[in-house]
Amino acid sequence: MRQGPRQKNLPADERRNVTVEAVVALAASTNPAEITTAAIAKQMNLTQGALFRHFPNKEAIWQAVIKWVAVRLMARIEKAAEGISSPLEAMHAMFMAHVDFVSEHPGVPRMLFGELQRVNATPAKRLAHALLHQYAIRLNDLITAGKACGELPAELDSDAAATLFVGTIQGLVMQSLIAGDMERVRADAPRVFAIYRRGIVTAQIKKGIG
Amino acid sequence: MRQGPRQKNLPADERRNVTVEAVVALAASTNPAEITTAAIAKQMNLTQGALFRHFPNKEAIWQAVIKWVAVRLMARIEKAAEGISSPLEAMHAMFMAHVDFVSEHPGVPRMLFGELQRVNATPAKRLAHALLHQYAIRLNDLITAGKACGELPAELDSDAAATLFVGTIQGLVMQSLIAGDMERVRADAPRVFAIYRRGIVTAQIKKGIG
DNA sequence: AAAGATAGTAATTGATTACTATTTAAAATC
DNA sequence: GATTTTAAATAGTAATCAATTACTATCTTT
Repeated sequence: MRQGPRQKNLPADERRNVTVEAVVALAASTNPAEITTAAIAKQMNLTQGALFRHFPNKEAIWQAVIKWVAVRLMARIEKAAEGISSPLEAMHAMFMAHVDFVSEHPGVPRMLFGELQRVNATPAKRLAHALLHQYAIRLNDLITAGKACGELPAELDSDAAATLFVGTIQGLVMQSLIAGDMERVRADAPRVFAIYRRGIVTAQIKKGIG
Repeated sequence: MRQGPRQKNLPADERRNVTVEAVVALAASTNPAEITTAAIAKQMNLTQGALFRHFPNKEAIWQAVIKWVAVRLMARIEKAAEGISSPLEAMHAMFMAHVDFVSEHPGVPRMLFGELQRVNATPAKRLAHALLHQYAIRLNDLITAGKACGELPAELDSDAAATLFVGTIQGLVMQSLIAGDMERVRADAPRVFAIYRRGIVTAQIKKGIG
């Protein structure tokens, strides 16, 4: 972390982008709840006060960061599923794309977790909320399509399946937070998804299968 | 703001217990990261400084809280599985007991989440770590037993199954954080567990099932 | 009931926080 | 090249935090 030579002035919108990236980078190695404006400024070789030339307050910075996450994550997921005709394979691709994104940006899940824990609905929390909502809708569409084409059993509980899809990723992320190694998620992901896949593919067992 | 009638002095160990319970109660409606010693003191009708007569610092309070959680949660889970001969049914009982515990103490998962997000291994984080480790061991034992008695396929990836078990609960909790309604976890739990169950019960599909 | 021990209060500490007013430097425009 | 506009540095502010202090109230023991 060097302080480096004098930094050139950046145009306002570019400086805002740099700020967001600085926060994402910081969150990879810092508890997001403890990221101060001073730490953000230091990360980008700027004085703390200068941040408030570009953002009205700290909350606005978080808002911009969550928006950055939402746009990138959804784009990545959409692209991964693109052109895959099988809904089940599309879900698989989405899962892996999500995991990839998270291991590239380990700070992201931590920020989302932290944001969702907030009591009062801050703008940033609302954005995080909207992101997960959009995600759930996308999943439900795929599950519906999977039922239509016979890949998934009609009796499958769609909401529960969508919840578990996200929960599966969260479980992986939590494991990596514990291990302190976000790369591990990549290795474990296929194995965990395999179980999830069997869970949604297998038809409801009626009774007395033994 | 008067805090009501004069409070009796409590013996030190009892006061520590009251403190822990105050934190657990507070965490149900407050972002744990924002729980101040003043807030804790107010919750229990005490002055802020008095807390430090019983704990050397704030970290020690968190330590005591996580310990409280670990003891109660593991006891609850063990009791739930007690006397159930079928490993699969024991896992089911553990799952529901965990969900019950969490919906009784909505602050608990929030505190664990927050603690695990910490970068440096604080004593409290280490305790949370140990709790999940113990949990994973317990699960692995059950899974091994399940394989032995033929309830689970021998090819099942035990580690992945354990990860997904915890992840499933985390997914439910996350949904409730979003919905702001921890009671809902109870209703969704059986539906989500049904999918998980099929995932681990079903034998590996070899190839070309379509 | 006296005395020692324990628990709690009220006020204050230094450090840290988000945020701001003023000054200086750089870049863009004429 | 001078002027205007924008960005960043400097140097603050008030508020809040955990922790400490000097003191007082309460409990326990004899």
